[in-house]
Amino acid sequence: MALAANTRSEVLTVGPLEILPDEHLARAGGRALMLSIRELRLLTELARRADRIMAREELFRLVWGREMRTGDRSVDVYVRKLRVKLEAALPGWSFIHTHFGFGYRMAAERKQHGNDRFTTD
Amino acid sequence: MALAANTRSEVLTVGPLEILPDEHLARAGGRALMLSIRELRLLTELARRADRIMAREELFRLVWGREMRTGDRSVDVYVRKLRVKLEAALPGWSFIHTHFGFGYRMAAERKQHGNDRFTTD
DNA sequence: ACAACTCGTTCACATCGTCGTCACCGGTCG
DNA sequence: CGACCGGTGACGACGATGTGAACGAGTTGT
Repeated sequence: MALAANTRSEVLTVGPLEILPDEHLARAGGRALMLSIRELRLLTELARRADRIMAREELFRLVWGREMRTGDRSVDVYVRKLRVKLEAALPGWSFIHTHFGFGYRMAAERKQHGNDRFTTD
Repeated sequence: MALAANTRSEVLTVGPLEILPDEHLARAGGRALMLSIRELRLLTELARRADRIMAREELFRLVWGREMRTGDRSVDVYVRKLRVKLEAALPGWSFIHTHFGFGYRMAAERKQHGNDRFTTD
């Protein structure tokens, strides 16, 4: 595998989640997630800016490669698709957090702990 | 263990499946699988890169030794032939996983885990 | 040489996955 | 409370993949 050692093999880690954009693959606990192209790219862009709030428009630009039309709900829909698959793969964790009026933020957080409503690991 | 291409007695193991390219042989539970040349080579190339997604074009290049014409379905057809024989040899396991839009990924996975449509392993 | 067989390739059709969109519902904030 | 904003399930169109079968070339057995 004589790949250039520089930009290849990017690996993004968000808690127990592992994303390998160059492999078109995301893993959780050694298991590969079955994600579509859009889903993986959205997950990748979110993970690249973990802990930061990303506006829908910015996400759309990064993933779809064009400007988002006002009223387009694609990002919301794909966020949901990702949430469903991530929940199936890693029950008890949540990764994509809504910031009302602003957008989404990626961060690995455990669920059902009364004291973590205002903190992130 | 990354094996050099010319290593003698290369043995590939993917779960309960054992592949001996130099012997032109694949085994499952001590029993030899009846595979044709193409089938064995395809299985071998897939197994050499287990857990990684391989594009059809790459597989075709490795197995057929020439460039794949657009629209050529040979890889698909042989993936099916392998799946049928692997299923017959090892019921309850699946090895060749489709990644829509990208290609195939080799990994030993047990079936009938009830409800995990979103992960493999 | 002939028949029977295996293999590789290609085709046509069936089935499935993905994407974008919509409508409706529930939650959030002023 | 009322106006938005986000969550959610469903749908149709399209393209990708699954699948069975036909075909011809090559091989083996007689």
